[in-house]
Order: sequence, then C-alpha cells, then structure tokens
Amino acid sequence: MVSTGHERTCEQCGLVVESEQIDHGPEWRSFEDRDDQRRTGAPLTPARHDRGLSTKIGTDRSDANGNPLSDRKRRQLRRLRREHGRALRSTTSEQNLALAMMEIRRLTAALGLGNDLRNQAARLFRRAQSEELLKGRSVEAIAAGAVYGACRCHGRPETLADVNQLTQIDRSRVKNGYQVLNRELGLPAPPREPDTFLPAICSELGLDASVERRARQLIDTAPTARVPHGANPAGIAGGALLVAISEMCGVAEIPQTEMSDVVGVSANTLRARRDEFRSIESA
DNA sequence: ACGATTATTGCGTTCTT
DNA sequence: AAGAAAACAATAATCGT
Repeated sequence: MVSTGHERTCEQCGLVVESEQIDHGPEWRSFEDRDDQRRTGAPLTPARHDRGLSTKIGTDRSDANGNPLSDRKRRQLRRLRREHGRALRSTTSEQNLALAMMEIRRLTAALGLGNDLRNQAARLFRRAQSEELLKGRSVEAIAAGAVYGACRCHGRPETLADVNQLTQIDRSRVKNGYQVLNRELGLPAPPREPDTFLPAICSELGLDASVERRARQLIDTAPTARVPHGANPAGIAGGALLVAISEMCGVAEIPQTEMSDVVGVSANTLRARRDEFRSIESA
C-alpha cells in the first residue's frame, strides 16, 4: 500500500518507522485574534539548505519602533546584510546543499510529490553529503537520485525515466546517483512489483479498468516460477495486459509496438512475458 | 505479428595481483 | 582487499516467415 503523507521517518536514513497520522498543523491558541492561531513560527523543513531558519536582515528605512534610521546606520546595515549573506553560503558544501535543495524542490514539484517525499529526498541528500558520497559526482545526479530513491522507498510508481526526463543530465548519471544512495545508505527500497505499473500503463493507453483488474489478477495468481529471475517488472505488467486484452471480448487490441513504447521494454520481451502467462493459464 | 538467431548489456562470481 | 576477467542471464536488434 502506498502511503501518502503521514509517515514518521528516521531523520538519519529516511527509513519509515511509523505510519500513523500526525497533525502537524498549529494548535488553537488565540482567543481574540481568529486570524492568528499559530503557536509557533514557521516549521523546520529539511528541504531548504538552511532548514528554513535563516535570519534575514530587512531593508526597512526605519527601526523597530518606526524611527527613521540615520545614513550611517543604513550603510552599516547594508554591509551587515552583504556579509551575512556570504556567511550563510560560505563553504562549497553549503553552496552544494543550497543547489541540491532547489533541485529537489523543483523535481518533486514537477512530479507532483508531496512534502513528505520532498523532505525525505532532502534528508537523503544531506546524508549523502555527510558521508562524502558527492565526491566525483554531480550535485544534480545525487539530487535526482535522492528524489527517485524517496519514491522507491515508498513504493511509488515513478520510474527512473520519469525523474530523468526532468533533468539535463545523462540517464546513467541519475541511475548511478540512485545506486550509490541505495548501496551506501542501504535504502529500504522494496523491489518493484509488476502491478504497480498497471495504473500508469492503462491510463496512458486508455484501457478500461476491467482490463487492469484482470491483468492484476493474472499477476497475483501466477506462480513466479515461470517468469525468468530478474525479469523487468514493467515487462511483466505489459505481458499480463496483452493477455488480458486478448481474452476479453469487446476490447480493442493494442499494437505491440505501442505497448512497447509505453511500457519501456521491447516488443520481444512483451511477447515472452505474455507467452509465460498463457502457458501458466493452460497448465 | 511472430519466431528464431544474434548482439548487447548488466551483474554477480571467480581469478589475479 | 581491490581490480580484472571469464561467464551468465535478460533484453534488444535483426532477419525471415
């Protein structure tokens, strides 16, 4: 089951340790001012390089009491602002972190992922950085790998291609980014199950829900012995769909080439998987 | 579209150094 | 123990039907 947004995760590794719903919203507090019901300030977020806590020096021309500032004082504040900004991003690693957080926020937003996924991806990156996994690799690759890794840890359907499409870098870099995280950090990413690919494929091809249901049934009941060890789970889903389509009357056939495009495996592989399902059925 | 054959790729194992 | 290499399995490419 894909959980969407109420997990408690280990700050260090992003491992989901608990899945109960927690209200992070503000408590009721204010008696008179109905518009201000917060009990605290902005929440901490791992998805910004400064965790959302950085102090900003404002540009008002008056002090806290509304008295106008002298020229001398204003010049001093300008200097402070500049130095403060430099101090915040002074080191390379902090610059990298700021870059990565922007990238992670961009990617997760484009994928329509929630804050929990985004924050977990951010934590993964921070951990990668503290373990010096960035050496010799690009920030972009690790950031993308972290986003993909967060998806995988939650059993989400996003593919490597989905993430990669949003980046400028080579597919192999993104893949490597993910693999490094997975290997070095021991991500609790479960293997992909074939049926997790069904919804995306079916909606892309405009297939009826009944076809999807039948395909799921085929996958669930099929003894795994027949399918080769290590077979691409997406291909298994595609093969099951081909069988489901062919045996249901009134459903338009889908050309294998089209199915191949959508699933991301060759028509060859599709046929292999389909035939395995057929041989299981007739056995 | 299918089946068969060949090429490629990725990966865990085994052999070296 | 790190790295090279031979070996294997899945998939893609290609051809003929």
